[in-house]
Amino acid sequence: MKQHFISTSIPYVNAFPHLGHALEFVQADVLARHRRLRGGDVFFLTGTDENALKNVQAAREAGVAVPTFVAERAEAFKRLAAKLSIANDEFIRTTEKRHFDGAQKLWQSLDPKDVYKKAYSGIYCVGCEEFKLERDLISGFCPEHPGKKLELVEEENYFFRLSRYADTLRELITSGKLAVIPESRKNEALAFIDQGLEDFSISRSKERAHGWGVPVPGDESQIMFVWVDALSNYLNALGYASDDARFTKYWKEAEDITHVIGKGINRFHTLYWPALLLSANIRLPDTVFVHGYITVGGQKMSKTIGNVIDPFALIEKYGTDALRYFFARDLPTFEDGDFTEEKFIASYNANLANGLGNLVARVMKLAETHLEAPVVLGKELLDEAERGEYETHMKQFQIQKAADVIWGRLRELDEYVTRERPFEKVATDIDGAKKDITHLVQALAGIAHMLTPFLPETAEKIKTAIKENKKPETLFQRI
RNA sequence: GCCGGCGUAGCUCAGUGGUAGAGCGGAGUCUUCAUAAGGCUAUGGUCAGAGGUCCGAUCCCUCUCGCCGGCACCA
Repeated sequence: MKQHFISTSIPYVNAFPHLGHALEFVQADVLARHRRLRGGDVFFLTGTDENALKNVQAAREAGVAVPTFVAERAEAFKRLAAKLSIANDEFIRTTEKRHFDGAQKLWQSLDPKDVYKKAYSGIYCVGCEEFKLERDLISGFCPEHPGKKLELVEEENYFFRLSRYADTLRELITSGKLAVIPESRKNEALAFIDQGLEDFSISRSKERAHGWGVPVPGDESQIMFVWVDALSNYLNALGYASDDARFTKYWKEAEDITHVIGKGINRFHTLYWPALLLSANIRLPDTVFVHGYITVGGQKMSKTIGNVIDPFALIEKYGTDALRYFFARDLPTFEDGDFTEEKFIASYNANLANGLGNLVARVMKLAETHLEAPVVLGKELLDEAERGEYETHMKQFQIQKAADVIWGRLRELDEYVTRERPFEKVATDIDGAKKDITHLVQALAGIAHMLTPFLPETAEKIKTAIKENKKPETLFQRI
């Protein structure tokens, strides 16, 4: 069996999950479920990034101990995954021991030539607790903390010789050995390289990190830069630290490794991460799938604007598959997409209630009434349903286009019913009518099969209805 | 500022060097198996603007206007 590794990125837990996190979960889940459907042995990973300094700051603001704070948020992300029917195999938290061990092992595996200590000096904002760049300042002050005096801080950090990997990375990305999808993100990554790759800091002082994070092996005064430890989560969940058999199976020997990420962290996954792996002589991922962000009524989702959409509320109101449908079909797979509840409802009614739900009802009612026994389905039939355009799109990560194929089939079946009129034929030509209905049920089974990665619960309901030769309960109630 | 992209029917978007396409919404119509669902038809666009290349441009080139994205720690 062919092994695949698929991951989501691991979100910061400084806030509760929003609609964007849900989108990424679902996209990765669609890919994972599709590969399983095709017989692949998939390890699907998600988790949380808990070592970021932002988490420490957020916890302090909330007046809660940091471990308690991050645990609470991690739970929320786990709950979201469950609510969205995400079929992940593991959920890794970067505060777990296996992660610390793995992050440190990765550090120690880096080519010693690539790690060096250097004094770094910069303008430090005590309010933000981060270094600022000259160009980010507004008349000499931090935009977030206008009154606060900025300090010139100098300290020694470890650096990673990223510059050394520029040519190798360019070659990997250009050739597609490291596929960055879509093309525009690939070009962006190449542009980063062309602009010149500078070595980057991979640690910070323990004080500055408030002692929160993964200690640098052999140097107690330093904490690993959060991105270095965070990226290693992909390895650590598989037991990289303990050289687990799973690590060999799903990473080293995997046929395919895919990271699903948001556009904001393209650079880390297409440049920093491969470079670190190259340095540590570890097998590279094959594909980085980069999605866009969700806007709300054309505006960026933000706490300040107060338009952050809570995925839990939507699921509660409309159901898991309704939201999964929206992500897969109504949002462009790689570009930014817009959410409004009006559009969501319009699409729900048109495509789930009237489109899918109604077709299942009309076909299964005909079957229930006129067929004595459930329609027998061969495996070939289901495989057949998956070939062609649908499969082509799925292989190219074109989630929306693959979903379009399914809804095109639904339309064809509605046309078929209208054209052949089996409901009328039953009176004059019962055999012909039965043939039509059988055909419809078989086609429906094919649709259910294709639907499995997208709307797993609904697909299951349709399969059950076919197996029992019974019209199911209303799948999607009109709103 | 630099780099890149986009501007096509009311909305979301495909598309091609040879007199424009889909889905949704709206209109009309047929139908009743179905979740007042479904089918069909018509309507709907000087393909942002100007100039150029060409027998011919929405598609290639130049410029203008407008919008958006990336530019080192944001899903």
